[in-house]
Amino acid sequence: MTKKQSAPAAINTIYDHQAIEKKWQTVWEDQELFQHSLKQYQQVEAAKKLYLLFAFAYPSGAGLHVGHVESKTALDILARYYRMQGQQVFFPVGWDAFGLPAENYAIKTGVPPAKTTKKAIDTFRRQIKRLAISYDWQTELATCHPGYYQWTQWLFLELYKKGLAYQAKAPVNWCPSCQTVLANEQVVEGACERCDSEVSQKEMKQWFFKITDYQDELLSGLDQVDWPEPTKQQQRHWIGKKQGIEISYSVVDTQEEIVCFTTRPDTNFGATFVVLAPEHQLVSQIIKGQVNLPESVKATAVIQQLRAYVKQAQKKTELERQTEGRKKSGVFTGLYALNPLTNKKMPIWVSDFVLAGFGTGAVVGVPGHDQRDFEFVEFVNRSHPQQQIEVIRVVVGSDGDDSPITQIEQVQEDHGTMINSEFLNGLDIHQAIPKIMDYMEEHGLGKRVTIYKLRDWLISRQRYWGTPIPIVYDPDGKPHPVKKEHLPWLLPTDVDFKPTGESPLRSSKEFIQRTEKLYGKGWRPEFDTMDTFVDSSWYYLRYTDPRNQQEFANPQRLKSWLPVDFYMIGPEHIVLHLLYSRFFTKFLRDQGYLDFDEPFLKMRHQGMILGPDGKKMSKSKGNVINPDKVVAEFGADTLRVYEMFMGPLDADKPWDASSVRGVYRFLRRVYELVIGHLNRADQTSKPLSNGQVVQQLHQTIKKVTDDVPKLKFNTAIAAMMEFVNTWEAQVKDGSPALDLTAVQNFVQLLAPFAPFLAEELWHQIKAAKTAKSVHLTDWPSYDATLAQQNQVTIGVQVNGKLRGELTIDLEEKDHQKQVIAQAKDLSSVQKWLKDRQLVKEIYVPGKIVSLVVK
RNA sequence: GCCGCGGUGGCGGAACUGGUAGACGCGUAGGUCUCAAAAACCUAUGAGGUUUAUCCUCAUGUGAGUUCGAUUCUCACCCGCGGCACCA
Repeated sequence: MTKKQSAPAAINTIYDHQAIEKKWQTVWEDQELFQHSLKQYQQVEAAKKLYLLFAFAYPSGAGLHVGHVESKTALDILARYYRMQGQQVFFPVGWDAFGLPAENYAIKTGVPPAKTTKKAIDTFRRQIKRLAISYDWQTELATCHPGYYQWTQWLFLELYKKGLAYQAKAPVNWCPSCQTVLANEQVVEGACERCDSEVSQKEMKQWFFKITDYQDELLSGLDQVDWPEPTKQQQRHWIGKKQGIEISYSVVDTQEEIVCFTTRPDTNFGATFVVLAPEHQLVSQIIKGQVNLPESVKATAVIQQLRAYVKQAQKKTELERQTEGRKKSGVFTGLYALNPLTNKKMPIWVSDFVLAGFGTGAVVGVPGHDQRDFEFVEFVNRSHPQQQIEVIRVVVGSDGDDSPITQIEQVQEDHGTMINSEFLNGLDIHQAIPKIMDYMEEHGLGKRVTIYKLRDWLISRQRYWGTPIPIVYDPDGKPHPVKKEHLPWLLPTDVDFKPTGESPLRSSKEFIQRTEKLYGKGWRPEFDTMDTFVDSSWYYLRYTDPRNQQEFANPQRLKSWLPVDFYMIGPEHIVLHLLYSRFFTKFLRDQGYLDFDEPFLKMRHQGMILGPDGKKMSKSKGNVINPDKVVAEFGADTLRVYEMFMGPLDADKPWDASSVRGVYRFLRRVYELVIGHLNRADQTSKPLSNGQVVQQLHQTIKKVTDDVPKLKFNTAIAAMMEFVNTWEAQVKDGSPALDLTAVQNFVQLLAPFAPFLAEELWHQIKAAKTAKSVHLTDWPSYDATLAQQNQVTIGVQVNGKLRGELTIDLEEKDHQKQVIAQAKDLSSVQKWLKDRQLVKEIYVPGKIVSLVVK
C-alpha cells in the first residue's frame, strides 16, 4: 500500500497487533474500565442485573490452558455484549487455591504450597489480563487466604451448631500413596484419582456434612433451573431416589428378624433365599456369639467360617472387587428365614455382592428374575451341592417362555405377566407391585419406604494444604467448636510435608501450643483439613463482598447480585461441585442468610479443546498448545476469535494451527478495510445508501445480536466474515463505500470478540483523545426492514427433486398462482413436465414450489 | 449391563418450525507478485458420469417407514465418546 500524503496523522496501515494490544491493555487498566461492580451494588436494578460466573480455576504451575481461554472468552463475550446492551454485569474472578498438586509439589521439593500457589496465581492473572477478560479484579479472592477460609470455617461451625456437621467412624477409601482418605468420587476404577495407586479400606473417625437432610429438595430443585438435561439426569441418578418396600422375615427357631429392601416385591413368591452383607449387624452378632443359634446349627464351625469370610471381604480393595467382576462367593449361616407368602424356609447366606450401605444391607433372593441372584444360586449349587437352592419362575415375559429357568438368558427383570403367584397370577408386573405392597402392609409383613443412594458428605482430609477444621478436643477427647474470636483458625506453617500416614498438622508445634494457650492444657486441635470442595462450593457468595471481616457477605450485596444468572463450568464438575453448592445454598437460606433456593439459574458446559492429533492434550503426548505462544505470534484477539470460531462451545474440538492463521487474516482484513476507509477522502458523511453491503450489515447485526445470547459464537463470527467479504469486494469494485456510521456499527459488533482491535479502530474513527471506549458504547441496533431481503430465490421441485430455481420479488411472495405458473414456465422444469400428468402443486410461500407428476 | 451425548466433503463445522445439504474457515490445485521462498492476493474445489450443460446420477453411519419433500420425524441396527456400575 502507498502512503497517503493527505493523512493528517500517521495512521499505521499495517495491523500491528502487539502494539495495539499492549497499548489498550495499559489504558484499560489505568482507567479501571470494569472495576466498579462492588461499589455499585446499591444501584443494581433487579431487572438489569446479570451475574456471570466462571467456575474458578485451580492455579496450576503450568499456567493457563487453551481450554481455560475458551470458556473465559465465551463468558467475557457475554459480559461485554450485555454491558453494551445496558445490563449491569457482575463478572468476578478468584482462585480455587487449596489442593493436592501444590502439596505434592511441596513433598517433592520442600517449597511451601503458599509460595508455589502465589506464583501460579500471578502467572494466571498476567495471562488473563493479557487476554482482555473483563473481570472485576476488585472481587479477586483465593480460598487459601485466611480472610476467605475464616468464613469457610464459619460455615462449618454453622453446620455444626445445627447438627449438620457430625463425626462418625466409617470405613473410608484410603490412598496409601497420598496418605489420605478419599471421597468415593475420587476413586476411579479402584484407584486414586490423582496418583493412580490402588485404594484400600480403612476404618477412621471422620467429619461428615449431612447433605442427606436436603436430598428431596436437591432433587425437586432441579426442575426450577435451566441446566442441560443430561446434567440434571446425572444429578438425579446420583441422588438415586427409589420407592420400594421393607419386608420383615422372621428367622426360624430364633428371636431374630431380617429386614430386606426391595423394589420388586411382586416376585416374592419366587423368593428362595436371603443374603446379608458381610457388614450386616446380624452377622457381627453371630460372630460375637450374641445370637442364640438353634441346635441344628454347628455354631463353632459357622462362626469360624463367617469370621474368615467377613475379614477377607473387608480386606478386599476396590480394585479387587472390580477385577472379580460379578463372580459370586459366600458363606451359609445355617439359619433360615421364613417366606410368609409361601411358608417356605429360605437359607440365609452372607455374601459381599450385597452392599452394606444400600437399603438395609440384606437382600431377598429371587433367582428366576434377578441376574445377580441367579448367578449366586449357580455358585451355591455348584460349590455346595448339599445346599441346593430352588429357582422358581413367577414371571412370563413377552417371548411367552414359561419353562423352568435354567439359563441366565431366561432371567428377565423388567416386564411380563405374573404366574405361580396365587392372587397375583395374570397381572402385569406393574400392577402386581402395588397390589402385593398393599397386601404386605395390610398383613404387617412390610412397610413402604423411599430410599436414596446419596450418602452424607465426608469432608475430612489428612492433608496439609486445606482449610483447618475449626474444632478443638478437650482432654477427654470431646470435640468443641473453635470460638468465633479465634477465627480464622490459622493453618500452621511449621509442618513437615513428608507423608507419615497421619495428618501433617500433627507435626506443628505452634498449632498444639496455640490450642493449649487458648483452651487449656491437654487440649488438642483437630488435625484434619477440609475437602477442597467445601472451599469451592460457596465462593460465588463471597465474591459479592470479598473483604468483609464481619460476615461472610453483606446481605444487601447478596440480594443485589445473587443468584448467579449464568454459570459456565466444565462437564467434570457436573455432580459434586453443583450438588454441594446447592446444599450450602439451601442450608444458608434456612438459616436466614439467603432468600433464594437455587444458586445457579442457568448453567452451560464448555467442551474440551483437543490437541492437533484429536487427542486430549497432555504433556506426555507432546500435543499441548501454549496460549502464550499463540498470543505472541498472532495476538490475543486472534486467539479469542479462533477459539470461538472452532465450533459449538459445548463440543470437543481439535486444535488446528492453520485455522488460527485464517482468523488472523480475517482480523487483519478488518483492520485494513477500516483504515483504508479512513484514509480515503470521500469517507465523510454520505447518507446510508441502499446497497447490498448496507443490507448485509443489518443482517449481520441481527445475526450477531441473536447468536451471542445463544452462545453460538461460531456462526456469529461466520456472519461477520461474510460481511467483510462483501464489503471488501465492493471496495475493490470501486462501488460506493459504507458511511462512517456503518463502519462504526461493524466495529461495535466485533468489540466483544476482539476487544483490542475494536478499541483501536474505534479510536481511529473517533480521532479524538476524549472518545470513550467502544466497550462502553451502546450495542448497535438494526433496521428490520433493511435487514430483509427484497428478493427471494425459491427452489422448484418435480417429484421431490430440485429441477430449477426462481427468483421473485418479496412482494410477490404470496401470489401463489403467479409463482407456480412461473415455476412451470422454467425450461429446466418444462422438460420434466412434458408428456406427464400433473397431479399436485404445492407452494410454500418464499420457500419452495413442489410439483408432482405421473 | 444401565444412563446420556454424538456420527454431514480431505479437515473444523453450517442448515430457522420437515422446504434449494455443505454457510464460514482450513486444506488442496492452478495462477499473480518475487532472483527465490515465505507472506499476501486471484480462481477453482462433495463424489462420479457424459453430450462440458441453465445437464444427469449418487450423497448427511446402516436398513426400513411416514411425506410432494427427511441431516431434521418414527422404528430397528452399527460405530464412537462421556458417566455410572453387583444399588436389590
